Amino acid sequence: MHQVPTRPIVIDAVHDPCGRCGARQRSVCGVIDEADLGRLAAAAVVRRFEKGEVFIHEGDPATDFFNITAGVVKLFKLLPDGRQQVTGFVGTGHFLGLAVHDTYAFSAEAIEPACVCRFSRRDMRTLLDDFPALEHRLLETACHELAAAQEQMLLLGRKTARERVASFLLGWKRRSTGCCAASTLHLPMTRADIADYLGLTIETVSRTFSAFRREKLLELRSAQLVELRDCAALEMLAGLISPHA
Amino acid sequence: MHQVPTRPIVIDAVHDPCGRCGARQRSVCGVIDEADLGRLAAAAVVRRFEKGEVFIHEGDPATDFFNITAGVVKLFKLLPDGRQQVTGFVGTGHFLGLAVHDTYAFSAEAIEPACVCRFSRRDMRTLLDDFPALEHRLLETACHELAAAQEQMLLLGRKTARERVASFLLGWKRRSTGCCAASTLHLPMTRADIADYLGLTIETVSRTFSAFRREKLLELRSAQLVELRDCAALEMLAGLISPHA
DNA sequence: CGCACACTTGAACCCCCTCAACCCAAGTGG
DNA sequence: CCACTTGGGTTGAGGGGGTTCAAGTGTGCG
Repeated sequence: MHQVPTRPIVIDAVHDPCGRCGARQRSVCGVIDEADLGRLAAAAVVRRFEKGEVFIHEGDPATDFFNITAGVVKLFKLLPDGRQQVTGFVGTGHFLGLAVHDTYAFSAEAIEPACVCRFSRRDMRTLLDDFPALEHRLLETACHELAAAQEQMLLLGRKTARERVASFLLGWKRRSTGCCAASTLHLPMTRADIADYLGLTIETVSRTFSAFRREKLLELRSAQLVELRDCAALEMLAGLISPHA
Repeated sequence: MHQVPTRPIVIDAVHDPCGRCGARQRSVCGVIDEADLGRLAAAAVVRRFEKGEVFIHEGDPATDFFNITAGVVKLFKLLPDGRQQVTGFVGTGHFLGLAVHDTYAFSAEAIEPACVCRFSRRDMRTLLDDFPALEHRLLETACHELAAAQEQMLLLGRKTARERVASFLLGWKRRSTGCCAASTLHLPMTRADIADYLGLTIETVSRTFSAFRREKLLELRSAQLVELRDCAALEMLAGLISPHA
């Protein structure tokens, strides 16, 4: 497969898939010059995954790197008895497989139809050697993820259920800019996914949503469509601003 | 200051502090050739911090990078109301300040007398440009930390108090190899630090230690000195091995 | 229509937190 | 030398936030 199956394959796209990639500017690929895009395209294999497909399995040999070009992907870890912790929801432009060990440190599942570019470890190594800017950009990316992970630790270790849900909503709002009107959010993940992300249960997430609705902090257009009505109050709850009073 | 104050300054150390640095091989500095160590040494400023000193403040402008050469440092984040989440205990060889934003994403406090090498952002930038291997090593380091952060998210989001304490003990055992006899651990941090690391309270940590003692999983030589007696059982608890039975 | 699945809501329980007392070792100063 | 203080750690009793268990409510899709 050289192109996303949902689009008609045109000659230019076959010869210059990366140049026409909408995700390029949002991803690490953006640091590669137009002139060198051929190198990138030669190493990339485009794949499409349906909702529910797990395409990275924690513990498997880490043979490939992935770059998400469309859709939203859930990253998670499991305990032997099945308890799940979602470590992140990532979308277009996100680079996966940074775990440098020989095995993947987490699993990845498409929570809606998703497209990814796959690079083999070997090709990636070559690309990194030839384009130092790529490595620089990857380091930058890794640092941002590290900061986000630390923020999530603070959430999981020290915030209450209400604070966690408020933080999640604001975090998701910030990430999914422009996809919807002003403060209306589309949540592609299930309540179970949200619960596993926030270290809560489905019921607690649902109850907290309902409580926020009663308190006029938000409105639930549908289970997946949330309109934030009082972002200031949510930010206060999330611990982003101090109550200074 | 060009040298650790506790040691007599010798000529060689002044001219070649990095070459004599015991932490070099354990840190990112290890990738710099002997011949280039002068470059490294010229950029480094050695500083010593006493127990309790906070030398990185979350939110402050991120002007410097640090490399720990001795001692143990606690990394943490705070909520406006004072709740604290410890994101890690790091020791000799650890590189700090990877947060690429213009402000630090966390605070750092020495929990025992510690020595660090400080590099300015500008010097670091120059070093990275001149030594690609350094950037490569930093990326590697960042990936390891990312994997550790994800593991900690699993702990904070989904493990019970007993599982958290067991995970902590085994994790600390793995990190502090060779410092003590077989399975005797020195815990330089207080119960409060451990609690803030595990998302628990002091009392719960203390009670869990006592419970493990009653169950012959460990012995408490003193509050800071723990001897693990049944690592297999602890590993089972920590979720490292499946009960397969 | 009717099944399946996700979500919501209610009631009871429990693990961990809160509050409080106590222990103990290490100063500190008269 | 001892009285007093201080800080960290332990232990107990009671309470609460979130879980568990269970039932009910949509809602999309064959």
